[in-house]
Amino acid sequence: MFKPVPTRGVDFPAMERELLRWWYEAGIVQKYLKKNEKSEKRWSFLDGPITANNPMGVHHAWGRTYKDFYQRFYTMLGYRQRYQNGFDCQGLWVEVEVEKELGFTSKQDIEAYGIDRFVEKCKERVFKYAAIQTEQSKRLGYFMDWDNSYYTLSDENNYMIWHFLKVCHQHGWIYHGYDVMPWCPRCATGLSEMEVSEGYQEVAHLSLYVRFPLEGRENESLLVWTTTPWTLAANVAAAVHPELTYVKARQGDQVYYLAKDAARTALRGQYEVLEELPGSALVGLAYRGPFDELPAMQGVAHRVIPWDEVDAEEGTGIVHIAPGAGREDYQLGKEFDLAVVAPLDENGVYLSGFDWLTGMRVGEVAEPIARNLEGRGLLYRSEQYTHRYPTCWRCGTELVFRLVDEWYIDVDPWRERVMEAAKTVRWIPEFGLERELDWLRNMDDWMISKKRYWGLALPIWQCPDCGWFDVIGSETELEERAIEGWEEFRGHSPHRPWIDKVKIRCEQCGGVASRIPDVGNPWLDAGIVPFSTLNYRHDRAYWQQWFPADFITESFPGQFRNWFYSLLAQSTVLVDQAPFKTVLGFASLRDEHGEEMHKSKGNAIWFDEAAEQVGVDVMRWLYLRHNPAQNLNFGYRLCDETRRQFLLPLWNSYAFFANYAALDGFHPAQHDVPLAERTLLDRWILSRLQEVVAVARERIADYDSAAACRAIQDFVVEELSNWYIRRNRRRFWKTESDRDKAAAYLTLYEVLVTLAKLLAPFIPYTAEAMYQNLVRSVDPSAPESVHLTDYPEPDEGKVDAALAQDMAWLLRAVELGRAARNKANVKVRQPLPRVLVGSRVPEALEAVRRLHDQLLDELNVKAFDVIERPEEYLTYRVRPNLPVLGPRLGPKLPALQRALAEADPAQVARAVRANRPVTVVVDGEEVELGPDDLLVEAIDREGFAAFEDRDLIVAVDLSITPELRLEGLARDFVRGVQEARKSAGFEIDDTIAVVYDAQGELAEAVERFADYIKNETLAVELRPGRPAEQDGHVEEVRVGKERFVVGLRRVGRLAKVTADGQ
RNA sequence: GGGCGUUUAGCUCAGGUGGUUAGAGCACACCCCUGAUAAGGGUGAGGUCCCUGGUUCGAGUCCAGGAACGCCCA
Repeated sequence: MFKPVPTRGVDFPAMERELLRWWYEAGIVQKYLKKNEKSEKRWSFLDGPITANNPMGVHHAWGRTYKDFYQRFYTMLGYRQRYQNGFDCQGLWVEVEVEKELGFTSKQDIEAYGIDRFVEKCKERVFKYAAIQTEQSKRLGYFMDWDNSYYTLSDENNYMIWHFLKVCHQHGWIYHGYDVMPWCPRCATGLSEMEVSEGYQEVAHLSLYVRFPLEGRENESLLVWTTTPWTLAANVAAAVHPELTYVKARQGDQVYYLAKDAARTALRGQYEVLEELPGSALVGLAYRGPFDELPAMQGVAHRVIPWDEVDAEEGTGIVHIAPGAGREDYQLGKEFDLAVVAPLDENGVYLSGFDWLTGMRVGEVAEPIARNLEGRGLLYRSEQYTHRYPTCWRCGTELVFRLVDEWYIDVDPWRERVMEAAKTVRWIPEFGLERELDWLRNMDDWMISKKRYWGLALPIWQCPDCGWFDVIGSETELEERAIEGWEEFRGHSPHRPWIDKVKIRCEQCGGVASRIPDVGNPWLDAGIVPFSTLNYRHDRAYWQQWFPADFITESFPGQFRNWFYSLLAQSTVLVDQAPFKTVLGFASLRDEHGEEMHKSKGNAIWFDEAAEQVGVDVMRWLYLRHNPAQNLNFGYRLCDETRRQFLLPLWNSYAFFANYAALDGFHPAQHDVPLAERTLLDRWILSRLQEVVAVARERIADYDSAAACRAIQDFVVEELSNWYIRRNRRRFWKTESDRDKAAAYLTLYEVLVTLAKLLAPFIPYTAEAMYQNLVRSVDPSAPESVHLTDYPEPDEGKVDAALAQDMAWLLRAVELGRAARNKANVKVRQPLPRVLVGSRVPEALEAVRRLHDQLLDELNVKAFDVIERPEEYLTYRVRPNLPVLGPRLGPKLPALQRALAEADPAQVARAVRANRPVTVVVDGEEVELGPDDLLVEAIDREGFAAFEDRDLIVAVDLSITPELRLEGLARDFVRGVQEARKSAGFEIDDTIAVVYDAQGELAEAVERFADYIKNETLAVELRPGRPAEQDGHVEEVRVGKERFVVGLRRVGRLAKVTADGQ
């Protein structure tokens, strides 16, 4: 039988933990995974791998809730699925954490430790956090085939990428190139733009104003400003803006060229402007570089070049250009065919060829360079300069720009095709397509290499002698072509350092080719999973069953150029098709003030903490109800609000049923009341239930969980809890007992059981708790878990659209009636003699008339009346019905509006009510208006409190007779006794004896309505008197301005009464 | 500089296909209800629907231009 359900102080997280344990102990998850294994229907979800490097934060839970939700929905619809979770394992982020663990500060530390041991540590870390994330995901209620998760470090994933790269190479798209990129001299690696943008800091640098003496012009120099003195040793050119105005300024015996607007701030002391000239006049001039004596600079010519990006706001308007030490410099170098001097090695140490600088670290040369220049008369002046400068997001080291060689995939040959593939995908929100196309249109060649240790071993073997290279496409190909090292490699995963032992023959010069030491871009790892996890290489039939995926979902920001890109790119190259049909993108999770969450800022919320504090069902509902295109400002206050707004009303509705049913011993199988014999409210709530089920199914199938949530929440809170249950409370009371009570139980039972199933994908724990108590406790033959049931389907036979419409009218009438009472400041406990309802909509009036019992009861009014002749005590406003008249009259409408404003509203109103046409003169022309062309509203009445909306007017008669007044007081008295019952801690079925001490009208009311009071309060005795100790719980109760004292004593319990009335 | 998005109440957000008085939650004030609900309901106050122009009888909604903010790319 049903168990009573507590409504106060429920520990939802504890309940969740208990159900979680049961799900796994009882094998529910296994049964869920196998539920549809024989099904013909298939739904293919592809999981974007989560980085297995840290415990989950609440932002991870957002995406994983979507993933679980849609999979659960399709499971309940009977679709076969793979339920495979994925972990992203390879890449620098893991290396960084392991370096921290080991206290390393440089690549040398790693090499000294041993790449093999280091890589093993990386693997360990990944498996450790994969296990932690698995447990956390389970706690989220995420049902997956956890023993079958994929790991991007797997041999299959890596070899599948080899295959992909081989295909690229066969097309001739893989090449080796150079670029200048941001570089961390500590980590000895390049950084992506993304990484750079995360690490800007305020830094003070020694900035230098340097003389670049012009060739052939004695004592004339360009004046150049730089904040990076170390790059001066690689200077090749100086850039000016061709259209900017420059000046030739004399100070003492020296003449300087610099931008006119910069002269005042750049020059110190008096100066004389000899000449103004455009930048273009300087272009082409040759000058002597600041370090021409260095061996590395031999043969390098320096000249002035034009560049539109130069400005005079900072510095001198002349920019020093070092193509080997700056990104834009490098581009300019290509454009103007400048020499490239690359001064630094990968640790930021000057290479040989730089004389006294050689061997010095980049971070320590600013002062020496300034002194050196000063000694040679080339330094104009120096100053400390504070600016935002990129630093390494991992270690904080200031970045430098460094010329590096990297490996690339040429994207132009397939750029168009991947754009076509993107267009076949359904993007949610729709603008996702535009964002992706924009990226694809503009993307540069794909840089796939990284000079690190832990990651995909790029399968590129290169000959050190002649530069020949080839790409190996599989482990078998490597074995066939290996000329040495295979035995050492055999048995290891294809990672550094083991893979590096294997050598192949150079097909060009016959030498020995080695693998390039670089590892791969991690997005190769994630983008290949539609192939690797679906066994593309070994079981093409299986792959075809599940490819392309029906659905993927990830956070939008970033993924356009990361996962979405790599998925589309690799799949286009391999099979010329998008690997997914629909992508649901969602925005970013912020803290409750809208700030980004950061560990370092202290505003990040870890998943475990949130799960234990608020419970995961609250979070899931919050996520699923949110518009995914909007950032989500997450916080505990929002969680509390969500619980109050939905989960508590749902829980309380469920508890209401369970507690009364338990008390009554109600058993659903022992009763059967045909729908036709149930009350209007019963039929109404069941009808609405079908509509909600239909809407939910439709919205979820369209990947719109938010709309489904809104529909369900409105139904539960407004219609079920605040209307159906509240209106029907008394039908469940123990003192009632008949077929009507059974009908009420059966109806509410059906609604709650359906809701449990409907909500199972959203809030799996609460749904399970409801289901176990509501279904399993009375029907052991039912599926063991709500998650093994089928999703509810709407029953058309229970839909009564007309009744739903009628009830909607009634609800509006109730609201207006409440508003009317409120306006007159008459509380609902005070009965009123009459409510009047009027409407221009005949169906509305008819609906309210039909359901007026509810109106009377709800508003505590004795009689119902229709406003038949409202013109007798109401005034009117008449307005044109614009949607009707607009198309008919067009431009004449404003004139008509003016004409109507001048007409007598009462007269027009009478005509409309009598269904007579009204004639109005518009611009000298007669226009005949029918009743449908006009809207008539009552706007005022005397002696009544009234409220109206567009279609309905509700007025309450405020004449309170002495009899009604006493009845109101009696109800006040009841209310007071009920409060006292509560504070006395009595059970709802305890009978009591009441002693009360009241005066005046109140005393009169109690006498007059004694039977009513006894019935309401389960009092077997009600006598006046001063309550004493032996009268039990004594309490003073306030009723409006009056007070009375009451004593309550428990005398027994209501006899058990069955729902059939025996 | 280019692409995309956002802009509606103090805050967070809803507002197919143009239509009468633009809504909800939170917060605030007042009131009410409670034999399910440490809950809930109602009312009030709070709006140049970012701006300008256009189309239209009528624009939060459609079109054009602009502004601010965010993301991405240069």
